[in-house]
Amino acid sequence: MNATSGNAPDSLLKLENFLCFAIYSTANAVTRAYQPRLAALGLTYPQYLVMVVLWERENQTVKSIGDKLSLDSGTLTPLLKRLESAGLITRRRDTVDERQVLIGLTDEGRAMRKSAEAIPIAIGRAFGCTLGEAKDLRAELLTVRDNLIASIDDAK
Amino acid sequence: MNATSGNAPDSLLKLENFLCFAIYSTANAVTRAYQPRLAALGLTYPQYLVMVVLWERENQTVKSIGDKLSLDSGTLTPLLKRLESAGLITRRRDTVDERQVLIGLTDEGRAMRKSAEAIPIAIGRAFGCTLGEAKDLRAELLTVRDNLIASIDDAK
DNA sequence: ACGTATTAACTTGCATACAATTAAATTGTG
DNA sequence: CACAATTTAATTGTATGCAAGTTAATACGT
Repeated sequence: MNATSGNAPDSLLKLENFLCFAIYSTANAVTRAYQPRLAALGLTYPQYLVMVVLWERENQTVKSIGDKLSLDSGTLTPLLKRLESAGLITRRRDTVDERQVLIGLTDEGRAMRKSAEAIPIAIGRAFGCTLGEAKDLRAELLTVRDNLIASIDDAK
Repeated sequence: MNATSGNAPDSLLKLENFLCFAIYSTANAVTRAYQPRLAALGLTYPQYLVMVVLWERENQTVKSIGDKLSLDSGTLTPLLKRLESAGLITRRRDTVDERQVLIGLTDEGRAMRKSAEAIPIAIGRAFGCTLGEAKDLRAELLTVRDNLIASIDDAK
């Protein structure tokens, strides 16, 4: 915090100063924190996110799910095939636009929502912050995320 | 934000309310934002983090690097072997305690630091926030992360 | 000293992420 | 209408993350 430290070029190359590392290691911790609770449902964390998206609205295209989660078909296609094998979702070509694949829920997938409702509460406790703090932090992160994405797009 | 919405059980299962998803998708965006700059050095983002740790201090054990990055040897061992193949680091058994493997830098790995110094500046711009905002956000994230890790440990 | 517990790194298996490419369907344009 | 450009998924290849199990070395308790 002194005036000179900001001038040292190597002070920027320190792990403890990296916002990116705070984001990276927190994201890894999130996945590990979810794992024991999601294992009871037989889901991984990204699979859980896809289910959340589908519980909000059924019959979305792979593209639509990918836009919401910022994931491409290279990640989603195999993940969705696994959810289909698990009997939670359905995949069918859109008859109107055959480029698209519509993802729906099976009865089992729809029913899982009930068991999943306890998870956000438990995870919220694990975060150890108030709802207000969580909301602020979420908003700040989404701003940073969208700035990053814009900078990637600018470079193209 | 009204009084009744908090009572609706499904309001907790919405992606747009998830702090965890903000963390998750921002972390993915961080990796994508770093990728073009790190590609010039032939590094991935986790490899870059390992190099940063080694630029701070040479000859650390795999365990020491793992503690700093919150990664285990299952992730680090193959990553370190790739850095070794790339000619950036050295791996040798500690003669005093043969369980440990000491990771050092080659001349090439040490020299790469110079080229890497421009990266935090460019990424800092891409985040689109002030140094002060970044610092606050980092601190809040690390608190959340440590809370999450503590809750995982408690469950054991 | 001796047997047990612990520790460090490695290995295996599985599931992401993502860049790059491909294939098929649709859109846009002259 | 013809045909190039675009869009959507799927595929391929590489590199993580991490749980679980293995191996070798060291620390510990009696």
